[in-house]
Amino acid sequence: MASVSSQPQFRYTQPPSKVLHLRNLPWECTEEELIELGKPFGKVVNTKCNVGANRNQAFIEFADLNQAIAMISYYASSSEPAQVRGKTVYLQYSNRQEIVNNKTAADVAGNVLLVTIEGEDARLVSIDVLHLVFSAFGFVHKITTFEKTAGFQALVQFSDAETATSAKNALDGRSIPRYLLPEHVGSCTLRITYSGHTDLSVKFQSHRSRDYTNPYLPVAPSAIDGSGQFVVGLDGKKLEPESNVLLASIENMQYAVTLDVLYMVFSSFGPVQKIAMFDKNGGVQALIQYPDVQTAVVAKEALEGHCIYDGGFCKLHLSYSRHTDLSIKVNNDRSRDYTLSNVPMVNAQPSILGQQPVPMMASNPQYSGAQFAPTEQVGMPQNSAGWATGAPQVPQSMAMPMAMHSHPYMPPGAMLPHPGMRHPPGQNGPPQATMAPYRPDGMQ
DNA sequence: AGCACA
Repeated sequence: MASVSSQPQFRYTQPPSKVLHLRNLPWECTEEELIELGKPFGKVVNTKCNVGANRNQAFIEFADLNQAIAMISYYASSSEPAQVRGKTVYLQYSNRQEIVNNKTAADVAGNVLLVTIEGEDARLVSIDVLHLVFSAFGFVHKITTFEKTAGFQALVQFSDAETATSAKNALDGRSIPRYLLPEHVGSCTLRITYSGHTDLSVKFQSHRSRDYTNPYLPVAPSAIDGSGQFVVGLDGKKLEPESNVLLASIENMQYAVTLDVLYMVFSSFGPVQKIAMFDKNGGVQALIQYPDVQTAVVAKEALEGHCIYDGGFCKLHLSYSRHTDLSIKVNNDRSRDYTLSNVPMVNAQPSILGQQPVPMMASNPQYSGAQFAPTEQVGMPQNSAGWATGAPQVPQSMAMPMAMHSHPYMPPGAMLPHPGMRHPPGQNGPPQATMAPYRPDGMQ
C-alpha cells in the first residue's frame, strides 16, 4: 500500500461507524455500564472497555449504523453529556467498522486455567503441589507446565468453567502455602486467568505434564529410570503415581520406631486408617493408609526426607504404594486397622520387639513376607543415595517441617496441626509422644 | 480527553 498519511490520524469529525469510541471513562468501567449507556439508542452487540494506556477508553458497537448515529446525534445536541458514574464521557465515531477481538481468552470463563507462578523459585514448584492446591476445588483432569517469557506457567484443566472459576477466585493472587514447598523455597504467588483451551493434550505422564483421567498413560520415555518402574523428572525427583497408601522406609533407625510413633507422625496430616510394618532388606518399612490420595500427598510432601527424631535419626523416605486398601487381619504391634474395633487384638511381645515373628504375615498367606509389597521393592533403594536427590536438604537438627498451618483451601476436616518435633528417647525411656493425634469431628 | 492484540 502506498502511504495515505495525507490525512491526519484523527480528524475532527470521523465518518460514521457502528463503532463508537469513548474516552475519559472512569478508571474501571464495566461492560454492563457501556451497554446501559448505549441501550437507549439501539442494540449494543459488542463492547470493549479498559482500553488504552490509562484503561479509560472504550468502544461500543451497535447492530446498526443508524443506532450509532442516533447516539452521537443525541449527545451532540444534549445539554446533559454522556456520563458514566457521574463522569463526563466523550463520544465519537471510531475509525474502525467493528470491534475486533473484544475479549481475549483470559476474559472468557472456561474450564482450563492459565496459572503463572511468580517468584524467584517458581520453577521449584512441583506439578504435584499444583495438583494438590487445585484439587481442593474439584477433580483436576490434566496439568501441563511450561516455561514462557511470562515465567513458569501451568495449564490446569477442570471439568467445567464453574469449578475453574471457583479455583481462580480463591487462588488468584495468593501464594502457595509454605508447608507445601521445600523449606528454602521463597514465596510463590499464583496469577490466574482463563485459558482458551478446553482440553489439554497430554501425551505422557512426566515431570511437566499429567493426565489424571488416565493413570495408565505411558510415562515419558525420557523419565523412566533403570528399573522401569518410576518416573523421574529432570530434577531427579520420583514421580510415581500417587496413592492413598504411602510406603515408608526408615533410614538410620537408631531408635525403635513403633507403630504408635508412626501413627502419631502420620496422623498429623489426616486420619490414618491402617498401618502395616514389616521388615525388608534388613530395614523396617511400613505402609500407611489414608482415606484419600490428597492426604497422602500432603503427608509425603511434608515428611519426605525428614527425621522422626532429632539428630538425623530415623529418617523417613516415602513413596507411593500401589496398594489402595491394606488388608489388616489382626491388630498387633506391627499392624493395625484404626477403622475397625472388632479386629482381634494380639498382645505385643515387647521384649523382642524387633525380632518377633509377625502374626499377620504368618497367619495370612496372602501377605507372606515375600508377597506383601513386591512392587515397592523395585526402585526403592534402602540408601538415600540417588533417592533423595530431589528431597529437601534438611538440617539434622530440624526434624519436621516448621509451619504446618492450616491449608487455606482445604476443607475444615483436613486442617494440618503442627506435627511437632520429637526428641530421641532417653537411654531407658520410650519415645516421647508429644503430639495430639488427628481427630476430625466425624471420625469414629 | 483522542482508537484496541493476547
